[in-house]
Amino acid sequence: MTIPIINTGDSSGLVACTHDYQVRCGNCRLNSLCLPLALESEDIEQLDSIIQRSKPLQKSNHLYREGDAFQSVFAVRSGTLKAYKTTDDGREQVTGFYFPGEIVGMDGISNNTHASSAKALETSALCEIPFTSLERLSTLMPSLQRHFFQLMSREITADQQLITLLSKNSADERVAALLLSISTRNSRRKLSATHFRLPMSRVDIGNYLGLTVETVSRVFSRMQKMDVLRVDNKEIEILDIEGLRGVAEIG
Amino acid sequence: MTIPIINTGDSSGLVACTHDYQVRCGNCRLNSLCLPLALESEDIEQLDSIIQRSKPLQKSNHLYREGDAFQSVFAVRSGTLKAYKTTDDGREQVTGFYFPGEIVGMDGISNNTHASSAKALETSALCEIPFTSLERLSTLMPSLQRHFFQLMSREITADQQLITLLSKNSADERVAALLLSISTRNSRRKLSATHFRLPMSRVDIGNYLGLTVETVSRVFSRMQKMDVLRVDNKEIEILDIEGLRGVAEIG
DNA sequence: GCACTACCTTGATATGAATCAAAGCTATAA
DNA sequence: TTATAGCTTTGATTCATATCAAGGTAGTGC
Repeated sequence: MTIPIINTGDSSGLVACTHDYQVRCGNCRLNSLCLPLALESEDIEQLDSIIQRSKPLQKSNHLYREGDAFQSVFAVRSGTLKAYKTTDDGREQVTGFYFPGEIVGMDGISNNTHASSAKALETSALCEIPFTSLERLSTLMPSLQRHFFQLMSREITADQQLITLLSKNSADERVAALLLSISTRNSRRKLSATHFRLPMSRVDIGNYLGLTVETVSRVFSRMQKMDVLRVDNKEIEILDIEGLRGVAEIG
Repeated sequence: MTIPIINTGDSSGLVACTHDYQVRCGNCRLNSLCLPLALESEDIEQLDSIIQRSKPLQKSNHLYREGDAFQSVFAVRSGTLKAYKTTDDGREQVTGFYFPGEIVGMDGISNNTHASSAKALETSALCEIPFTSLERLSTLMPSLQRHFFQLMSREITADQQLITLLSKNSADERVAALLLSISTRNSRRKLSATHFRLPMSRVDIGNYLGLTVETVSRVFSRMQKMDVLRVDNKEIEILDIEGLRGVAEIG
């Protein structure tokens, strides 16, 4: 199976394109973040064989919707997704952003139904991992089982971080924490920790952090005035990362 | 191994005590909520054999603390626990309450370190499930593996519910949602859905819901004035469950 | 039984973020 | 290029909840 040439915010230009052309877990540069971590190379090949790589998901298209039958979890190879739930009165709640190397869709396991929707914020390439195959393989490969348990547990701790943030922190602290989280995730992927483009809108940020757009915008302005950030629309430069940590009050 | 006679809010009197005296998964009345669900009876016995039942945990004692090495997850057999994290500036964030039949400690899997602390809100009996044994057994019993994946996924969706609640809902809505959640969990355990004793303090409720004690107290007073609740300290009677659902705005 | 402590309630005031309002900016399509 | 629709910023005002303050209540141990 071949993958059409794509060009996303994450994979810049031709090198990445040829790279994406015939991705396998064994040569994927994200494999230290994603599932294959800690697998032997023959095991990686087995995992590789169950993974389906389909054509890229275009911006603002859905990967799945709340209520859809759960079949697979997905590893993000490039691009960004947001996960969100729709409340009974029709409002949206963004529950997470997913960057390359991260796994989306694990909340569908409990009921065999996706508990949230997932939508591409930019053109994104994904590895689909059919869950029944993953389960089968996990019984054969204890280290895969363990790794998947760990990924789910990490999702739980990430959600608990967010709960604390929403429950205890001011608008400035919340925005600072999100920027630091993106910064950390970028450096794990060997990208700049201080200079990046936000893939999501201010509305999405506010929604995720329990704030209105106006408040998010004001926080950005304030931080810019404090010379902690340089903000040019979605382009962010962290000028003073220690200052930002100070604002976030997170060790 | 024998279990001392205990008397908790959940197990009322002698019947429960003799019942608890020699608990096995096969005869535990919570086994439809907990791990053994969907296991064959010989499989249940195997699971039973790895579970350790120690003496009850007294009120306000810790089951584990944030940072402790992760060894086991725990099923609550009676009593109630709260899980909480301590923020860098020393404040507490309650991340969940755990009732009989529920599993606590899954957030420790990702780092082999407990990401939160767990403390008994009243004397509680627990089943300790050593995680390496659970992993080993899971590779042999696909339905156990699946069930544990589902339990973890359920923890994720529960956290996402809370995120939405904190991010979008008013004080009244949050408190109403918590009461309805406790009510639902009670009826799963064949207890009254409308009349129960809250095991946690107002401080804990407020902390969990991102509110101050004073606000929680005011919400209770307000709901009492609206004849939705009868509140007598920790004793709660839901007088109008539809009204409460109306307040919660949850379908 | 009494004292102590922790917990809970209620009132008055302050404040951070929401809401309302309007204008500027960006990107996409014709 | 202009039109258009969505996104972002900034300002003025409002409001829900926090904070401050004080008194009441329940449970525990001596």
